[in-house]
Amino acid sequence: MSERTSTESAFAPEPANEDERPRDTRARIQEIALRLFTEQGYEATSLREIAEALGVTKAALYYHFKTKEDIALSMVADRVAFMDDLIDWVRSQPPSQEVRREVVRRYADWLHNDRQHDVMRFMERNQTALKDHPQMGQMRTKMLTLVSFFTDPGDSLTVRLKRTMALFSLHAVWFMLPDDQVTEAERADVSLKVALELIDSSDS
Amino acid sequence: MSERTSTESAFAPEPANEDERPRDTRARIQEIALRLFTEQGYEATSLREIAEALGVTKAALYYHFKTKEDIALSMVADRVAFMDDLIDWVRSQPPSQEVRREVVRRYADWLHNDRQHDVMRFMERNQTALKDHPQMGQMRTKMLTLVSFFTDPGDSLTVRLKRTMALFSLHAVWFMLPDDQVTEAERADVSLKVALELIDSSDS
DNA sequence: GTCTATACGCAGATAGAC
DNA sequence: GTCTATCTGCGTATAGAC
Repeated sequence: MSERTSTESAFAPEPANEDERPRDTRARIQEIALRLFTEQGYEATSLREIAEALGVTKAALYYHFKTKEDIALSMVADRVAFMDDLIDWVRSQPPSQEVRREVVRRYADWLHNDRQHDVMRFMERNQTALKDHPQMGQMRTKMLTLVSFFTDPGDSLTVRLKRTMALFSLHAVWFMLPDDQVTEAERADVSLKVALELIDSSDS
Repeated sequence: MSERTSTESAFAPEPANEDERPRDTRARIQEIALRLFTEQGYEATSLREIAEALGVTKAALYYHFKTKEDIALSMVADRVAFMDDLIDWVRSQPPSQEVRREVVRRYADWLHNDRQHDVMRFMERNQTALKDHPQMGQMRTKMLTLVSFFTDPGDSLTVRLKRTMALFSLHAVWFMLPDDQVTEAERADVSLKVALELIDSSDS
């Protein structure tokens, strides 16, 4: 699930790979749709635009996806599965501060992996548009469930907010630090550092 | 504060009957549109829906607003003006940590005031939909400008992220703490406390 | 200030040929 | 797997009566 599109394959015009010959149209649809949905919004992006950017007609899209919504949801699936797995893992562990730190690390690893932050941006920006669908609607709940493990019953509201912000800092780094001043590796680095500080924070 | 209609026209325009009979349809349109735009998204909300919720027809809306976009922008105006004012104020002050703290306080005050967080939610959720319009497009820039005052040239990336998160915590508190467990006053309180901690943070 | 009626276009989606 | 052609409906917006 990590190695999908190696970005450094820009030099190889030949498909030296094993299988993918037509470069999997389905994947290309997802790629283009993800970009357009994120840039313009889900509702504002028409199937015509996606088809034109891909160089095919609208009808062709319907061979690969049943509806427009399916295109969006196909990209959300991974994230839903990841959240469920992570929540299951936490539940299987004895509560401890180290488990919390490990949750932050796993969340950060997954987020920085591949291009998951692109999918995240898409989901953040289109939460209202897709909120009717069960898979999307439950994401907020899953997020709240996850952060609920970050605090103990007696913790103050201040601690709760700060520890909640731990996961948040992992997201914020992608749109609050200007793109041209910091590399992706630096983003991953600094956001994890701040997140771990926040998860370990207590009343001051 | 958010009283646009009464900028300085407090002189009774019509003596006999109070203008409050039709309850200012324009304001009611804004009120309903804000709710629907936030809940469903700007693109997903049609003028028909707004008109029906208001109990009038689509055509009636066009007497009060020239286009659908105008309805949205009419609600953004206040926030744009506030950000400009705040940036101007910072520029007029000699740089100091106390000025930074004051920025956080003013930002928080304004946000918790009235129903500005409703407008904020609307803007956050529809930034992509309205990003083409200059007023909306400049909001990200204004935000980055404001946080640029939070750090000194020599500050580490860690400090920059943490201080940036100060403003962020003021927003996050509204959707990351479940509604039924905390009052609005508590939200305002705790988020300001955390924000001030973050603005004062340094390398650890 | 609100209505009815209507123009006009583009949206999502399907059928069936190749 | 992709095409052309087409259906159906709803979107924004306008004209003009009351």
